[in-house]
Amino acid sequence: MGHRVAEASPTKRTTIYDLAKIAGTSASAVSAVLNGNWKKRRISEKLAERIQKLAVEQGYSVNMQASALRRERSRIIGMIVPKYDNRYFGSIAERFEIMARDRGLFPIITCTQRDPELEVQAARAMLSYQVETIIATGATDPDRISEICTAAGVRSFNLDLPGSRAPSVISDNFEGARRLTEEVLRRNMRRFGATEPLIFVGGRGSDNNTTERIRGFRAAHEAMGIAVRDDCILPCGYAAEKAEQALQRLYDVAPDHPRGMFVNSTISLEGVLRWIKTSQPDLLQTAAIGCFDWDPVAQLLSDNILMVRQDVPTMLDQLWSLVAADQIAPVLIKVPPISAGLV
Amino acid sequence: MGHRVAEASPTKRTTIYDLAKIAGTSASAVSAVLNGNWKKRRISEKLAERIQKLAVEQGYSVNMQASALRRERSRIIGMIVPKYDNRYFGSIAERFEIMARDRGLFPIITCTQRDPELEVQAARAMLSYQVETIIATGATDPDRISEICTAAGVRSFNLDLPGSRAPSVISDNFEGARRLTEEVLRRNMRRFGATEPLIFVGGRGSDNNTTERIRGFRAAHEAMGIAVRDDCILPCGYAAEKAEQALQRLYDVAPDHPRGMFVNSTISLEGVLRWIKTSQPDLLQTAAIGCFDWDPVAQLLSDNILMVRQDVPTMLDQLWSLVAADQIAPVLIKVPPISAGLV
DNA sequence: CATCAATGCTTCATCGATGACGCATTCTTG
DNA sequence: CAAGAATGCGTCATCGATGAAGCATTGATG
Repeated sequence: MGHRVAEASPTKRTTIYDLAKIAGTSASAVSAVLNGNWKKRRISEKLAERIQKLAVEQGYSVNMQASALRRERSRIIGMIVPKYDNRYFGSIAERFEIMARDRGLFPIITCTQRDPELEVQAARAMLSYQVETIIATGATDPDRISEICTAAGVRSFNLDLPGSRAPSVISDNFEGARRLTEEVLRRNMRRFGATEPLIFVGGRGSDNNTTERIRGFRAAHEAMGIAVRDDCILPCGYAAEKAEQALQRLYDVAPDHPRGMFVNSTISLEGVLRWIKTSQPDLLQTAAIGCFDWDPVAQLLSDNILMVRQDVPTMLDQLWSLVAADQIAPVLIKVPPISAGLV
Repeated sequence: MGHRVAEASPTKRTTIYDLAKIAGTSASAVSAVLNGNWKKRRISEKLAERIQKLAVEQGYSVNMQASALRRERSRIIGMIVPKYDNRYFGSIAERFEIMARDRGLFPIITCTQRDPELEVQAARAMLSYQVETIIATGATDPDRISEICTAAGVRSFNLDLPGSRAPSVISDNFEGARRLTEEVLRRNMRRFGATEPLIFVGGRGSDNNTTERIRGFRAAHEAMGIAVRDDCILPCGYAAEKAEQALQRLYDVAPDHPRGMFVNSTISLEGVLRWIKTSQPDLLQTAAIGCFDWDPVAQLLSDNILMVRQDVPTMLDQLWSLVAADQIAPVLIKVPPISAGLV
């Protein structure tokens, strides 16, 4: 029994064996008391109180590693996000953590820099630490992550970008983009008398969100009888510099390009605004820009920037309901974004 | 030995016992091979290769909970951050994760909403999961966290906001604020001919960063012979709305308030800009604003917004050198911020 | 060829927590 | 008052990984 000599080292953590020795009971009783199972285990209220008091005095806290090992249940839920450089993923992370804690889970979030290799590594690391669930947010290769999880017997879910091997919650990108495009085109027409198409900037041609948004972008143009200019569709990646360079390149080869734009994220918007500032400083006085993403400061920059805000609270509610329902089969839930800036 | 029957459940994880059985060796040998200790343990190259191949085939991955329990070493490093709603903490989190992984550690970051109670809860949760180190970033009550860690025999460090019970790495707030204030005052003088003092908005009067910045703010005024208006020092908290309300209140009681400002974070700047937009739309044409924080979009809003960028790479380098040196005694390292927007 | 060393692996206790099982007591009930 | 039920708690195997100690073999040495 005496697994431990009294006061071995001052930094040694207190265990249930220490408490048991002090209380003159068994580790089993201490365990039962401290994990709340003592009524079922028919431990007397007197002993329970004594042990609880002792635990507080001694600053005891469970070793979750040991507990998880024994219970085969870690209570850890992992989330993978691409970046922390924008409000969207930031609010997803913050809210996810709160919701996880409310549910008695321990959230661990990791940021994988939009790098598919890192995503895989991060997922493997999480699995090693025995996560029970992984949420892949905006993953470059969601199906790869699902596969790895499935092989380890761990549930996975996709958020923001859909996959085919796990349930997914995403924004309604087509409809959101269609309405945003329509609104921008309409404003450019009304306010500036322009009937040009828009430029599409940012995102990756390979990801579902971007292709859906381009589809919505095209649909809105078509509905208004405006021909899309294919050379003005620039899914150049998410980095700000990429957007800046893409616009510069477009300008070099086609100085007659349209002025209005559809920008695919705030981080791309950053590059777009930089390009505007250096190359077309008066652009925002003559054309509106739509952004499929939301940033409060960008919102203040000009009335001619229209922003669509993805509905993070609803998306996470939906996600958690899938988690709670232990949904395994791949479903696709589309959440309409909030058209905050739209009239 | 036979801890497990073959193929109990398809979701059951492969263990070293499974591999040992298949390979016809002992779990001990498997363990040694897979954790790289096999040379020391005099395992033949042949067996090692066979086991490694098998591990890959079977999709084996260590159970870090079990490993950590046995080794008494989790390789987990925890970080607590207040919010994910700004570039500063976002870049700290991103970079911290990368650096932790480079060092073979498993980073877990959690966001505590500037709530001291949540900070404590989060620290306790991390300790339960056996973190080896906790970095308290921008903590409301850093010493409380240090105490809890010390009691558990775990190292702690402070970042961004200093504490008295653990080593701290922070920005040189006094000097940074002094120079920013000086620059804003000078610009207001040169460009707008104004010799008014500035308004100080945002932050908490109770935190070290804010008091140091106010000290630098005062020092710069004094050096230029400008009297600070005490009613214009508004450490109203970090939330955007708080800044907006504080300015509104100031305007109500003192409509003669100065126009130039020192804003204590980008999130406060958001509120300031909102107030400007609704109440003083031409303010930025007649006064400059300094912001002790950096945001690329705000930077584009006006040339009259001067921003100081905290030097996250250097701060984290310093932090990791303390971690590597196993520094326990409280020291205070001040890193000069980068005056990006300053001329 | 006996002795000792080197090689290659297995055995087993352990990390801390958990809970099925079982053993004493005390309490009911006929 | 005996038999069974209820109460209260301890024993022990277990979760998966680890490494000190030990046990066979094979190789080297005089």
